[in-house]
Amino acid sequence: MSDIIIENVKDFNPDHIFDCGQCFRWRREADGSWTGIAGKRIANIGYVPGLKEVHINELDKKGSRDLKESEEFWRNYLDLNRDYGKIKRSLSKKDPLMKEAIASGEGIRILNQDLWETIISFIISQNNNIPRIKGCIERLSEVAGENIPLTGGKRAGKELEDLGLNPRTLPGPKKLASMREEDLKEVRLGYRAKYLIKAGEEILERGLPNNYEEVLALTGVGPKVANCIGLFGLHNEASFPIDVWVKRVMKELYGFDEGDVKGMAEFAEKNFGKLSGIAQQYLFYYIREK
DNA sequence: GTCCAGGCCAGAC
DNA sequence: GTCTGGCCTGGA
Repeated sequence: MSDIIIENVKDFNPDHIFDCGQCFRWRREADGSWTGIAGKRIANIGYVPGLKEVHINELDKKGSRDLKESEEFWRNYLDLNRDYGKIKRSLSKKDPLMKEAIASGEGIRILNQDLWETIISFIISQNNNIPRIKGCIERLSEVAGENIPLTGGKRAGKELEDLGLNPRTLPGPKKLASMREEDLKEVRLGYRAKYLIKAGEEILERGLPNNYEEVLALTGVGPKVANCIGLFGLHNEASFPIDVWVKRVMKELYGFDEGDVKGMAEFAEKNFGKLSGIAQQYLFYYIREK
């Protein structure tokens, strides 16, 4: 039985949401639900298509729970207040190819993730593959993060054990800035370790970035990562991250040369405009699924 | 062994 | 401004 049930939710599919490349701390359960960590919160989230219900179980809230507060958080995190039907209609209207891409990932939603966590996650993602990114992030939480207190005592603890989930936060900027590359050795970040430490230092000094230029100014952040942070951390839906998969899909669907990043960016701006980032998610999911 | 994975930096032109 | 080589790591 779930703690929270949100009714009448359309355009929602956990497989699409948690497997479209925007997050790295969620894992799929045998029953099709997903369990993951966001900040200091741990939850299991499932969807019942027939009833159009989102089921949410926040593990660390058991015993002393404030369900209303919890629901508010997850409703925002899952971007349930946005009308994706409208977005999809708008994107597919003048583009039959996009319509096909949307059909493959019709239940995608852009999560409202914490900016700092998005920054370190996508610095780690560069020149890297998803399983290893996930491993690095989990090891980073073990080495530099903190335990997430579980108010539910045994019950929550037992459930976590069953899930094989390690309830740890990611380190904040202050913590990272205080570390040396050597301290992060076990995390096996490779050359990205110094970027993370530097990002911590730069953000302590200048505060969190507010726009693309400020994100790009961080050490170890180039155009691709900056666009990911813009889209997933700053919620700027005009961002259009171009990675190897997007290059592939842009070649296959629209005939671009894989090296023509500039052309792709211009195309996205012209055709998808303020919805470029959401279009990118459908394209990414479509090509990955093929 | 080689190649590649959701790139970026530094240095050369 | 644009292009190239090198880079940590792990799995195919």
